[in-house]
Amino acid sequence: MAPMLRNPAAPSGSTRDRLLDAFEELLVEGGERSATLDAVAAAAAVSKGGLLYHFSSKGALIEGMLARLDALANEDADNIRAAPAGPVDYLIRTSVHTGSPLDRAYIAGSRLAQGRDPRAMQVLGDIRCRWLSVIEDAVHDPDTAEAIMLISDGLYVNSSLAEHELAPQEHTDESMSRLITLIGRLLPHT
Amino acid sequence: MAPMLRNPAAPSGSTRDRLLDAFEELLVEGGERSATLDAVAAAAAVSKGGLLYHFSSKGALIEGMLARLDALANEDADNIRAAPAGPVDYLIRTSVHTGSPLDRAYIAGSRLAQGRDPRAMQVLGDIRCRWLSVIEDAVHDPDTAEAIMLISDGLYVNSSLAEHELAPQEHTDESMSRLITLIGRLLPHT
DNA sequence: TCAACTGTACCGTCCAGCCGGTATAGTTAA
DNA sequence: TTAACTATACCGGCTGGACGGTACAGTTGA
Repeated sequence: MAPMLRNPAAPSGSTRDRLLDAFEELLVEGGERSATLDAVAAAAAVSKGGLLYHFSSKGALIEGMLARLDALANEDADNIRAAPAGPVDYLIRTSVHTGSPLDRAYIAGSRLAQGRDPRAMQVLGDIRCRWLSVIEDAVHDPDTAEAIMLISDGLYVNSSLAEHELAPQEHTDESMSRLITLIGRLLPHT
Repeated sequence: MAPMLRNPAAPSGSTRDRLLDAFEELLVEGGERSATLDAVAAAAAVSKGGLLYHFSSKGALIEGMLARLDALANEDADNIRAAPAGPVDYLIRTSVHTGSPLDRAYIAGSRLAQGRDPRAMQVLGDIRCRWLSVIEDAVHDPDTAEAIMLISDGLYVNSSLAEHELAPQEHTDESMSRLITLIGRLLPHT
C-alpha cells in the first residue's frame, strides 16, 4: 500500500500533536486500558513505527502529554486571574467539562493518575496547587478558597458521570449561576 | 501438595469474601491494571482455579464486588440519616478516606468507573443519588444539597491525592470542623 | 541528501479463561 | 456397614491473544 501523502498544510497540527491528541482522546473515551500504542497510532492515522519515531516509548508519550497539560494549565491560571467576572466565577464555570484542550488533557491526566502513575499524580497535584493559590489571592481566606476548590473538584468528577447520562441533573448555565451565587455566601461577608 | 483443609470456623470470612477483599485492595493500591486474576488469587491465598470456581469470569468478580458496594452504601445511607451530629456533619467527615469497608469498596468502584466500566459507573451514580436525596431531606434546598455533595465529592478525590503526599494540606479533624462551619453558611439562614 | 515517515516481521511478557485433576463431606442403596 | 456416587471446593498447567518494544528495509517530499 502506498504510504499516505504528507499533507503540506498540516491537517491539524503536527504529527506529534496529533499523536498526543489521539492519546488523550483514547484515555478520555476508553480509559487507560484502551490507550495502547497500536490504538494511538491508528487513531492518529500514523503507523506504529511512526509513533515510536516521535515518542520512543509509552513512557515518553505519557511525559509528552503531561508536559502539554502542564503548559495548558499554566496558561489557564493566567486566564483565571484575569477573568472579567472574577476568578471564582471562571473557575467554577470551567470545572464542568467544556471540551476545551485543557479540559481534555486534564481528564486524560486523571485517568493516568487513577491508574497510579506517579508522574501524572505529581502534575495534577501541582496544577491544583496553582489554582488554589489563585483563588486564595482572590478570596483572602484559605478555608473559603479550599471549599471553593473542593466544589470545583466535585464538579469535575461529576460531569464525567453526567456525560454518560448517569447523574440526574445536568449542569446548565442557569444551575451554575445559582451555584456561584450560593458560593458567594461562603465569602467572609463582603 | 496437600490441599488446604476446610476450616470449619471460617478463618477470616469465607473464601468468597476474602477474594472480594483482595480484589478491592489491589484496585485501591495499584489501580485497575494491577488487579489481575492471578494477583487477586494470590492476595487471597487461593489458586487461580479456586478464584474461578467462585467467580466464573472477571466480569463476575466485578459484579460481586459492585453488589457488595451497593449493599454497604445502602447501610451507610441509613447511618447518614440517623447520625447524631446531623447528616451533613456525618457525610463530610466520612468523605475523606477512613479505611472503612465502604470507603475501600467505593474507591475500588471508582477505579473501575474511571476505567470506563459501565456497571461501575451505574452503581456509583446510584449511590450518589441516594446520598444526595438524604442531604436534600436534611437541608430542604436542592441547590444547597448539591453544593454540599460537590464538596463531599471533592474531598473524596482529594484525599486520594493526599494519601500520596501530593496535596499540600492534610484533612485534619480540626480543618474538617472549620469546613463544616463554613458549609453552615450555605444553609438558607438558620 | 535527509528527515519523516511506512510496512512487516519479530520477541518476551502478561493475562483471561479453560480444563483435567484432587481431596473431602455427605448421600444413597444394597 | 460399606461401596458407589455426587457435590463442593479447590489446584495448577496450558493456550491463545494482546501489548510493549525492537529491528529494519523501503518510500517520499523538500
